[in-house]
Amino acid sequence: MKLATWNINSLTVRLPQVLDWLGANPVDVLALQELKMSDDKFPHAAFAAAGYHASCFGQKTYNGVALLSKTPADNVVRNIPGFGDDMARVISATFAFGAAPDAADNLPNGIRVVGAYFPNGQEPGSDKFEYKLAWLKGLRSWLRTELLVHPKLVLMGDFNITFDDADVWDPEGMRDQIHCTDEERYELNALIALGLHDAHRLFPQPAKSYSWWDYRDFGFRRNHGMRIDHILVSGALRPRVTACRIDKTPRKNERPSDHAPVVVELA
DNA sequence: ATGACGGAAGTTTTCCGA
Repeated sequence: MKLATWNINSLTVRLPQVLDWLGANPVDVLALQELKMSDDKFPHAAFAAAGYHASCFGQKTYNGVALLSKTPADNVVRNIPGFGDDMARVISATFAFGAAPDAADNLPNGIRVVGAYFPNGQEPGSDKFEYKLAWLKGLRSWLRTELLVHPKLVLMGDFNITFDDADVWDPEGMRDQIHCTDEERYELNALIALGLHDAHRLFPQPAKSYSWWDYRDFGFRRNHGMRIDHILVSGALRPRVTACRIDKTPRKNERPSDHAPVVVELA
């Protein structure tokens, strides 16, 4: 079973690249962020023709998330229950895998997938930064309960937060800057403390592995990037994780997204 | 200190992303 997340920075522009990528990487679930598209414009037919079900939570101009999947999505929930938000940032669903309930761990069959586009935050101290911190607390409060209801859970998406210096091409230059502040990293580690695990760090990874590179100043060519797109798996799933990789291939396309997909494999 | 690039809205510049 393969799950992936990709911030595509406009589905209008990137639809052909998403379809190409799915053709070459037929994952079971793909979480998309930054659709920048309202639901009435969502290309359901194109994904159906490619063999994918799609659940979308769009928004005009900014934000917007979706879950593409080979099997139908069950119990789709949009945004964070209990946290009022006028931005479309989260979509969750359960996906059944295999025919029978999972006898090995006596847990219900199926995996709960949460796809999320975390707020950017713009600049520490700004109103957008305060919104980011409030959103993170809202997410954590909700996930604590979700993990009890759905022990087999994956949280993946564009977190807009680095774990530490290893996730940043220029840690000194980015010290205390957005994506790298102590406040943001505290909240990220608080998610980990709920019983989630960073799939990327479960395995040896190439040095200077990043998931986002600035469009400006030849950021990708010079590997001036940050690892801000993450896949976190719950403790019940951790023993099943067999690989996690960042696919830099689509970043080499013409008119690429500034983010690369991250893929996790589960046995 | 500022802008670089790219997308969206929409018409000419401005906002935002990260």
